[in-house]
Amino acid sequence: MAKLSIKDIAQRCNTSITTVSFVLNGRADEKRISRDLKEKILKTIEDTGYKQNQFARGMRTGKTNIIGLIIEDISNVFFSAVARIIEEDAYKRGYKIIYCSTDDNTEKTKELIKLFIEQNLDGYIITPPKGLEDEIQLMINNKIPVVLFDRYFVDLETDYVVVDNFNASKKAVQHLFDSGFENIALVTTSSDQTQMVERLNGYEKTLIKNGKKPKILKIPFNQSAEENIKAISTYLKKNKELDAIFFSTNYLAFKGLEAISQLKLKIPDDLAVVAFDDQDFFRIYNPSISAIGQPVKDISLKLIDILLQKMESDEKPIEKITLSTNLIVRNSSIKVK
Amino acid sequence: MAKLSIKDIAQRCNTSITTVSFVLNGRADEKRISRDLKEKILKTIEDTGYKQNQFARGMRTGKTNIIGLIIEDISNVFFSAVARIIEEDAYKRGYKIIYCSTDDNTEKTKELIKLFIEQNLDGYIITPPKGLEDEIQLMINNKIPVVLFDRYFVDLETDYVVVDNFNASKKAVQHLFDSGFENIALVTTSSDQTQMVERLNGYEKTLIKNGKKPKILKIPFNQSAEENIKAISTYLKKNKELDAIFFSTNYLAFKGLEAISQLKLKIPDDLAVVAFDDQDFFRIYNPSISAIGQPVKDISLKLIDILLQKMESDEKPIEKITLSTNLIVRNSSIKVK
DNA sequence: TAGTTATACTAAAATGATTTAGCAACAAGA
DNA sequence: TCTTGTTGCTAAATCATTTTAGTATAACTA
Repeated sequence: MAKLSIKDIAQRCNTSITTVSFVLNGRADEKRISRDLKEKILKTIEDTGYKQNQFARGMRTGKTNIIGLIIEDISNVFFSAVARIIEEDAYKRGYKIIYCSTDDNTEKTKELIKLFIEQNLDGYIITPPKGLEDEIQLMINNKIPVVLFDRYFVDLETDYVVVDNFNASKKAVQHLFDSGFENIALVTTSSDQTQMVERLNGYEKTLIKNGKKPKILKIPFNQSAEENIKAISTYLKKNKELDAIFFSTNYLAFKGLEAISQLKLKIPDDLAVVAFDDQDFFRIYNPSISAIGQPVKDISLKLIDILLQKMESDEKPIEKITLSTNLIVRNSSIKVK
Repeated sequence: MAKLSIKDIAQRCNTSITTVSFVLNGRADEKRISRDLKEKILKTIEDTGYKQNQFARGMRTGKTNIIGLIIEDISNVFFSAVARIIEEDAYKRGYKIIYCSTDDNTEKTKELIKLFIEQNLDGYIITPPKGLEDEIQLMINNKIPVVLFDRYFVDLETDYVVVDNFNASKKAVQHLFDSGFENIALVTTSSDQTQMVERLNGYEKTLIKNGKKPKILKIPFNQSAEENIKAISTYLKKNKELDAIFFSTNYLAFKGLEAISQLKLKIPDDLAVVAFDDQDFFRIYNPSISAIGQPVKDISLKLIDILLQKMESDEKPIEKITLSTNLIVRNSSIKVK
């Protein structure tokens, strides 16, 4: 079964390539192709199983029907959950997804974006690491549709979908105060990306408002898992007065739970815990862990929606979307008398 | 900055398109292009930032430099871990990855494969749901490089990478017997795919060898999370004599832990537990959960390796690779006196 | 009846690469 | 001097589409 081309279809129907092309692209009525001929062409396509050659098509139209998903780490539950929903929705609308993980590494991401752009993808969903302002701006200048998520650049006019990290953090910390905990530390990354800065600010503001001095442990990004645990463990040993910890990411909460477990501290009696990014694990863990749930589904659908709109019209006004989060209170942050 | 074509490069170098193309494809020496001209062309490409148009290239060569990754569920930790490693390695070797999740749904997967094939990808890595024999065979007949993983079809001559599910299962169950547990049940899916059948067989054989009657709970694939938990919970209540459970997948172990926790049973005193597919969660959970670890890295690298070899030569002999697993014994399966 | 308009189609250019087949110039050998 | 071989390059065909700028015929209008 040799590969069929539009030419073969045209021959079988005693018509021209042009006419077949019009029918193929749904322009039969607009181009006044008779109903009979249109039906005949459609039937021949059906019977022969002819498929358009995507290379030739792309060459003329410049379209690939592929979206680039450039995220921090596909193996992180939060991102893979987003990837799953985006994928589902994209396929329904006729798009495929190429993904890559950045590790939040600036140089690596620049390389990846260059690679993707060579491939002429139709649009991009990106969680940018720091220092990517120029690349993003360049894409915008070249009218390449881009939507950022999870974080954004303050002085860049881009579409983005993020959550209200500041208030999420505030809510979580205030909840700890309301539950009777008084010495609340923050464990976060040493990143200065918007999402992290906002989580930190929310924490600081709430501590000051409650008349307390912020206590912050910043974990560098390039440390190994063991070093993470060690750092948290050392910090806990040095600051015995702490009775609660707020973790700013799910993976730090993981490390923290390991450290707490190693130190044989009881949650919440010795130390209360709240984490950012909810997941099954926190519900099942014993005690169950309170967490801030991001609206993964809404984030994902918004992302695709904005991106597809942008791909259809580059006049679309810029949308900056901030979604609210959901504090899920579980046993790890409720005082037991 | 208008798009540059190979023609522009040729003009700037006072040479022909052909010559530039030869240099571009590393055939300069073979085609006896003089060192001077080659250098000049290379420099011009460098200076102008010219990039080959992938559509035009693909049109002639039929190559996309894209691999299709068709897996059960990108949001499942096992698969996203594999996706992560495959991605890393593929990019290093100049390939990009398009992914999609099948949900192990036969019809959906057929659709997806059709879609992918239209896109002319260079090769495929697939975890096939049942009933996909014909599609896979068709791909092989059409000389499309395919490697299966996680499961395979017994009567299909395909390359695949799987783990030794039978012996993994045997090891896990025998370990429970050796630790002094006597009434061991299996909780598995009602799937008849190779990996599940082998896990079940390993369990059954080991029970019979130890003079016990197998006790198996099969959970249908289309049930909701709540129904899963309910089913396990009901089963446990009905079979009070059980003192250990072996879960055949990570997600069933999750549901099981929830059920066990709801029934206020103590692990391992009331019920010992071993799960398939290790993950961070099991190490951190209290008590830590014994699990069978799949060699995720080896699986992923083998997959890419075989696929790329197949893409280079369709004469490559078929490789059927079975990797061994690693039983990680933790507190959930050790008797406390 | 001549001119206009609508209908139903099509020839050919263009997209940007790869590759086959072959040419011109010169050197070496007979 | 003629033949053969080597070096260094190139013209043109080809890949499968989309789209522009038409054409031919029929129908309608003044």
